[in-house]
Amino acid sequence: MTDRLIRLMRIITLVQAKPGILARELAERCGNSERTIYRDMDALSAMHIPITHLGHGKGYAFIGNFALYPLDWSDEEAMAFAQLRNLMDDIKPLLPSGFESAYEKVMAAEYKHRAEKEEKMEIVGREVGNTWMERSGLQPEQPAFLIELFVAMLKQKSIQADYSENAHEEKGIAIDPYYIILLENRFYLIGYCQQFGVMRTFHTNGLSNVKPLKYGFSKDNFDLQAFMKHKWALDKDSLQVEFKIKFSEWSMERIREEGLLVKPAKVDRDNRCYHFKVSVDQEYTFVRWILSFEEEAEIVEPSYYREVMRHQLEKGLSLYK
DNA sequence: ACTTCCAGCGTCTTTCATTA
DNA sequence: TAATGAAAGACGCTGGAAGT
Repeated sequence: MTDRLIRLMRIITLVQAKPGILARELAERCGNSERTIYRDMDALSAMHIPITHLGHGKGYAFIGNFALYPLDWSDEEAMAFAQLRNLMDDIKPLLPSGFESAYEKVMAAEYKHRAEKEEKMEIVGREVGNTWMERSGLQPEQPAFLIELFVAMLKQKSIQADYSENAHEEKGIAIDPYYIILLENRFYLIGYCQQFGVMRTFHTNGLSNVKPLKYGFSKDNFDLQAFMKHKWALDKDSLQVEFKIKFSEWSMERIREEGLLVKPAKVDRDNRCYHFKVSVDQEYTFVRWILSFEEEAEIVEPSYYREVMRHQLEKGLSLYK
C-alpha cells in the first residue's frame, strides 16, 4: 500500500517535471510495467488529481497550474505537520479556503519524499508555509515571534522588525511578509522591504523585535517560483563565490532535459563548464548539489572547494574501508 | 496508446490453538 | 481472560498476452 502511494506521488512529480511524459517512461522510472501506470492513472483521476493525457503519443500533463513541491523536513517537523490535523478545527477561521485539500497534498508529497530522500532545494509554498509556521512556532528552538510572523503573513499585514546580518544591523525596518521558506533546515522570510523598495530575503534568525503593523499589503503578481528560480543565493548583499563546474556529457544531457535549479552566470559549452555565483552561506547546499552528480560533475574552481569536496568524499569512503 | 482478461504472488484478515 | 502465534483463506496488486 505504501509502495503504491509512493509510486503515485512519484508519478505526480514526474508529470509535473516533464509534461508530456509517456506511460512507457513513467513505467521505467517507477520500475513497474505500463499496465500498472495505467491503473495508477485511473487511481489518480479518482482522487481528482488533475492529470490528463494529451492524446496519442503526447503523454500526460497537468491541467492548469497544479503543482506540488517536495519537502525536506526533519522527522520532528514531519511529525509536527502531521499533528496539525488535530489543531485544524481550532484555527479554522484563520485558514484560507482550499487549505484542507492543500494539506492533504502536502502530506502525500511528504510520503513520496521520505521514500526518495532526494536532496533538492525545497520550497514550502504559501498555504503550506502558513500552516507550517503555525506549528513550528510551538517548537522550543524556534524564536517565539515566528507565530507573529505567520499570522502577519496570513493576514497580509506588514511588520516592523530589527534585522542583523554579518554584523550589519538595521533598526525598525518595515517588511511585507510574503512567504516563509525552508532551505537546508533554515528559515527565510521573503518579503518586500519598504525602506529599500525591493524584495529581500531575511534569515529568520537575524530578525528581532518583530511587531505587527496596522496596515496591510498586497502581493500583486509576485511569483515565488520565478523568484526562487533565479536565486541560488538568497542574500543579495552577502559575499559571493564563483564556482566553475565541469560536467560530463551525460550530466550535460540531464541538465538540458531537467533544467537547472541554479542559474549559471556563464556557460562554456565547448568545455562543458558552467560558472555559478553562489553566496557564501549557501555554499554547502551548492556543494551538496554538485555531490549529487557523483562522478558526473567536477568542481574546477575554486581550489578551496575542491578540498571541501575531497574531504566530503573521504568522509563517506571511510565508512566502507 | 490503451483495455480486457487471467494467473501468480504477496499481504491482510480471520479463525483457532496455545500460553501466561 | 487477554495476548500471542500459526494456519488457512480472502483479497488486491501486478505483469504478460492478446485485443481494440
